[in-house]
Amino acid sequence: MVAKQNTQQKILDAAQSLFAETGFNDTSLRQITSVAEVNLAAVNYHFGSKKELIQAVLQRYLRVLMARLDQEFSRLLAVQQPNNLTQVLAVFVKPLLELNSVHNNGTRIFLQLLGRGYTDVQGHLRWFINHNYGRVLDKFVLLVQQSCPQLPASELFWRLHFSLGTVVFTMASNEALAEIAEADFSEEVDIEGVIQRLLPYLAAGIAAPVSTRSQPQQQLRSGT
Amino acid sequence: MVAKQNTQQKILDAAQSLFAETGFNDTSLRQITSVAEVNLAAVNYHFGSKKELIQAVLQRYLRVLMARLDQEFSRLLAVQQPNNLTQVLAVFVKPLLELNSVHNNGTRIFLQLLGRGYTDVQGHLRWFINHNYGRVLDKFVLLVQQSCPQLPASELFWRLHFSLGTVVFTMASNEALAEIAEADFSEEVDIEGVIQRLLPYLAAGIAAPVSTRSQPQQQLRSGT
DNA sequence: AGGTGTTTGAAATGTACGTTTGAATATCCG
DNA sequence: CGGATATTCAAACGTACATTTCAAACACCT
Repeated sequence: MVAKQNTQQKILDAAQSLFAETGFNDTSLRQITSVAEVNLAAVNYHFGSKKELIQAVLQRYLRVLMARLDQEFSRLLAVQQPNNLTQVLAVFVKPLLELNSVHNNGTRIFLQLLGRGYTDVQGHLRWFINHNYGRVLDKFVLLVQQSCPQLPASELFWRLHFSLGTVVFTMASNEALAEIAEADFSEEVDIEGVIQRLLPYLAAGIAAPVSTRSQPQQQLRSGT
Repeated sequence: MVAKQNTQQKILDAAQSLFAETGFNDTSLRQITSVAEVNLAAVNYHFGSKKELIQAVLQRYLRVLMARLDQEFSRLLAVQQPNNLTQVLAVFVKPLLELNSVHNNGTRIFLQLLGRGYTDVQGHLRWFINHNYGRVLDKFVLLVQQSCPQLPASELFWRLHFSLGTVVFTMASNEALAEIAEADFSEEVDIEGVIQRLLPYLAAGIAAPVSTRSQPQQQLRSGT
């Protein structure tokens, strides 16, 4: 069955889990090639460098995800009247869960990797994602903008990044959180359940009323 | 004036900025001692190890912050009727901004460090914080519980961790976000502004209506 | 001033890392 | 089959890291 597996795939499979759990910089090629049961030099032979391996690991998911998201976004944009924010956010659910067909636990792994990409110092990853898929993400921003016309662009910018943080951190700590939740509330936790819990939180946060006072009531400064 | 500065303080000052910007694991003692203009061996002499230096850097802020938070929480708990959620969250603002008197940009540095503590793999830091200050944080959870009596305990658990993720991720990416915001919206971004933008987002997310449907309408599984 | 304990300094230790090399092996195709 | 190409392998390279060592410099005190 699984007799002969491609070396490149063995590397990608080993790397994605290690990267997701330990971060990019704290995962060594020696760990990866050891888990993958391939020679140390194989990474540089097949991918060129560690940096390019990181991109390849993410690309496996991004290609699938972004194509699906692009479809969904275009579909919603074609509708004449603006869409409900909850509907717009819900569009992520199916494409994300379909990543489970790329690999076991693909959804969780991808979201963890995304988190690592933003918190580890990986400038090349931010550039890589924005350069390749910025066009798709712009559609999403446009959709949210249409469903929240009262939100200033700068406020929207911040809230979308707050939301990215919410998702990414939650997924990064998923294991620990799930354990606690199961122990304290005896509820079983899967990735889909977490996503369903996230949606109302995110929708409410993004659409929160804009504070009328742009300056806080009391300032507190050091020095001067 | 600043003629003779304590070696320990020179190390702490240099370390906190480098840790905040580059993360704990990606900052070397050589960088720190070079910026601090002290000998490489000084870190191990004064702090024992890099791990203990990390804790010392955080401790400088945690000691001050947690004492102040404890006061505020106790004060709110003493009030008979439950407090408004926004009020409870707003309690963080002043103690956080007072960290600017611990050091220049203390608030920003501390929050970035906190973010690093949760995203870098620093198990000892999670333990360190919980062990030393878990009692204070429990008061906060109680306050939120009182102000959102309609929220089931499990839902509250998830939403508080969502919120932690929002804050921590935002602070970890603070620099990059601030740059973009300044470029795209030509608005100056300081840490207080970010905190003031966070509050309504967090309050709305935590208090979001609880979805009546506990099971999502469509499932999607890989394999079976 | 002189002796004691604390702090600094330059150098070395051992380990781990990403990457490169060149020979050995496997795979492919006429 | 046989020669060319693609892949694997063990070993080494150069670099960077945290930590240790021990002698020199310093600070403090009677």
